[in-house]
Amino acid sequence: MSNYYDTEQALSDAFKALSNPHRLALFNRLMSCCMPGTKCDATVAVRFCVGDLGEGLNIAPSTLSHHLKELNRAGLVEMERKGKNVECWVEPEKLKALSSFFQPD
Amino acid sequence: MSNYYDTEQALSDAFKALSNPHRLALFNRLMSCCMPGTKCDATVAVRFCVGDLGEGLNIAPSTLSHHLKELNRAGLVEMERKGKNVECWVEPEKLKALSSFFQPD
DNA sequence: ATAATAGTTCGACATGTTTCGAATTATAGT
DNA sequence: ACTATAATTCGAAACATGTCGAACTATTAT
Repeated sequence: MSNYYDTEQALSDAFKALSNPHRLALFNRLMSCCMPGTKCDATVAVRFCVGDLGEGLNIAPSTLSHHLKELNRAGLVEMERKGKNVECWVEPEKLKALSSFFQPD
Repeated sequence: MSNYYDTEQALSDAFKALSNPHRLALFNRLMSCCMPGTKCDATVAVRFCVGDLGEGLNIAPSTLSHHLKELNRAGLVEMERKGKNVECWVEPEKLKALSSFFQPD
């Protein structure tokens, strides 16, 4: 029922994860699957593997891994091994939950 | 035009400000002026003075002052001296801007 | 089996953050 | 002028974070 981030601790953990410019860029890349200005209706989230997500960020693989782990621990990003790669995605309900913290539906 | 937080830097600064449990509590107190579950229509934001905002948080005045300053520097909270007190409030447009980062209107 | 590719874990170091108390400024009342 | 209340600034201590390279694990292909 989109009640993630219902405690203050869970919320501040989510914001902490987004407080780093590199992590925000990673999250943003996973989040923005639609054309700018349009409302995203995707029911299936876009997936990127770890390596592709870090493209252009100029950080070491170990640092990239660390950041994704933080986003995952904060409940913002899902991760799943797929062969040699690990795929990452954002559940649309999480976006809804965070959005409605600032403006209840 | 609700285009605050348009750069990644401004956004991550805002999230950093909300990443601390004490600051999130302060922001939340300023933010929630309406009954739970209802949509907030207030055109004039609620105001609290610094001291009242810190009530029940068990932090030193200097720490409280520091946190409010951070929220202000991140563009989340407005502050204005009013006699002996300093009043704090949240501009409703800021909430809208943050909300629409996660879910564009 | 060996090698190649994709990610993760670990330890270390530099940098930032949280917090406090003491000293300081701002304002209002006596 | 003096005092009381409200809030800020400063410096210091403890703790957390961001980053890297080296070593490691997982998976696939030869």
